[in-house]
Amino acid sequence: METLNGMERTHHCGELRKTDEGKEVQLAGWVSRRRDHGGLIFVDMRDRSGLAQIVFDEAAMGENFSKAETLRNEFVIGIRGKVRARSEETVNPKMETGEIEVVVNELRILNKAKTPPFYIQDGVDVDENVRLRYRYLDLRRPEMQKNIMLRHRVAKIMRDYLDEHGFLEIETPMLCRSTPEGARDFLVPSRLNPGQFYALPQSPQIFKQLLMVSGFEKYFQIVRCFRDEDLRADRQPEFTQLDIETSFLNQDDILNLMEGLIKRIFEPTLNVKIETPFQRMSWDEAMERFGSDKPDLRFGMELQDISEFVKGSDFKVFTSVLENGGQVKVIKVDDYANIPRRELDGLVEYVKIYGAKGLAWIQYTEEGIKSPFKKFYSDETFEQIKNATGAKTGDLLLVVGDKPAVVAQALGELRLEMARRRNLIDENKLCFLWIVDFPMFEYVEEDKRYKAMHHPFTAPRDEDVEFLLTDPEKVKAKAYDIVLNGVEVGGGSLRIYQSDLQQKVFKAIGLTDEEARAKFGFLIDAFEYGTPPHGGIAFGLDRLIMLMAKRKSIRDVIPFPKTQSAIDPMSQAPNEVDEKQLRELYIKTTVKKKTVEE
RNA sequence: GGCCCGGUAGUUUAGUUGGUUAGAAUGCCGCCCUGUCACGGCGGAGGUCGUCGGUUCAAGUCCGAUCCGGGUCGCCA
Repeated sequence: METLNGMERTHHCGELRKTDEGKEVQLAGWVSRRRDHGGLIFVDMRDRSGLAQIVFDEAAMGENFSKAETLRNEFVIGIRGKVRARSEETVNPKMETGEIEVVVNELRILNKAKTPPFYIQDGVDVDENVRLRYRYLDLRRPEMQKNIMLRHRVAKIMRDYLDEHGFLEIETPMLCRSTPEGARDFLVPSRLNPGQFYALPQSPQIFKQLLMVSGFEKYFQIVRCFRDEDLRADRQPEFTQLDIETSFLNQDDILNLMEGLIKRIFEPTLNVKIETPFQRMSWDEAMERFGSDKPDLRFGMELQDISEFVKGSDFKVFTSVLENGGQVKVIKVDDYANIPRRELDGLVEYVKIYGAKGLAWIQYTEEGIKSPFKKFYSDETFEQIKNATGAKTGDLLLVVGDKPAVVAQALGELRLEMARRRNLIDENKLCFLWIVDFPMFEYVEEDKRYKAMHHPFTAPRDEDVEFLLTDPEKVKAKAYDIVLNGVEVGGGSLRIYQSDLQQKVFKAIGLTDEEARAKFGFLIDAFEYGTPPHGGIAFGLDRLIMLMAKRKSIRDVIPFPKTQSAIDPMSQAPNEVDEKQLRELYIKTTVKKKTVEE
């Protein structure tokens, strides 16, 4: 095997251009593809910058040529050669370096490679298990390299921007106290404290607030967070947040600052123009119009209320819903009145996933109105609905009647599904949106009590404080989420910094002073020593990069992710540990669990 | 925990109402080839059809269980 001794890389493959013609260059990288023509061999050579074609010519190389014949895909090579402009017929417009090639006069084979289990190229459709088992090869694919490099660039911009605005990057502990609120914790047994456990942080929430008490004023951290819940395309057990906290700023200050950050991130990396300020919409309005607290504004198809037209009829489904505080709402699907019956039946099943008991419809066709509840209403009523919803002949209305929360979820999801089916989503649009004025509490039927929707340190709006204990449902929080194309990419709030207000909120969610002190005692103590008004936000870095890279899963922007069953097929984590380790941790029982398939 | 889709050469896959030797593409190996860029030509190797059990004269195909992957509901303050 050979070394690079005396051969220093002068260029990267992907950066060579016609202006480099005539230059003597030295490259290092991998064999991406070879095309052997006998006395002439073309190799696409790859490094992290991209590809360049290198040429081995037997006539020019003589006996050294035979070495080039042994090259195979993914061999690691170093070459010395001369950049040559390609003749007009041989230019490859599909390659960025397609106007040139490098004629090799010295080849060093630095390492051989086994045949990879899948192609090292973009757009491969390989089983997730295989990709992750050979993640180091999957990451060698140009599109994955691009994603990881984008991730680096975004993190760099975040640090630069926040540094310029006076923020300090401060680390917080990974071994924390477990708090039962929120998601399930990952636990770490403490060897030195038998029977006791640390929790990995779900977020640095409490520590960043303590840093405000300490007077650092502006904190940020690009930090790993852990939640032991089921996985999804956009959820991993460990994920990365840009975590931010500030003192003495109001909500608008924070939102403006973050809009500046987004602009700074997106414009140079995606070469787009981001208009600020972003639209701000109350939670109530979002639920009303889109049935979602993270609406995708790339298309319309808003929810519309037709309760007033269908009330008081003999149609029991709607009347009983309306009498019990429910509502009847529709979405309008343009030019789809001729939807196949089979598809309608499918949509009925679709909304059932989201808790709706059923789905009705009105088809305004050329031949007249078709609807399962046609006989219960007059033609005038259908005409009124048509006018009110702005429907025209040829349009389809999909109707759900139920409790407001069910209507919102069912129609909100149906809206997204119909937009996908009707191809209404412009993938190139970037629709940012702030959702503000979240409800402070939500009622949990199971526990018969109110629960903080965000977290219990979120401040209520000043004008709602008086209702905290009398009418909690009325109270809105100083909380905000940032939504991009229907995905929640960040969220935060202003915090409570006065003990009397904090006590009221604890009381509202049914926590006694003793319970609150037991759970958050150190924070409550700290707040008594001069706490500034403060607030912050956290961005899901993985989701943000996923959207920027136009991927469907955050796995594609995380170097070493887990599968849906939270397994790493490459390192075979998690694994069983030996008895001695367990004894040291005072863990006695071992459960034989399924192991990763070979 | 529930529901849906999938698992067949290294990879991506076809495989009909159960029926002879499981077919293709690509990759791989060998030989040939001086302008290819998804190079081409000729030849070759490569499969416990995820696993276990059942039905049957006969199972890739039907049934049950189970494992794995993906999506999703619940869950994720």
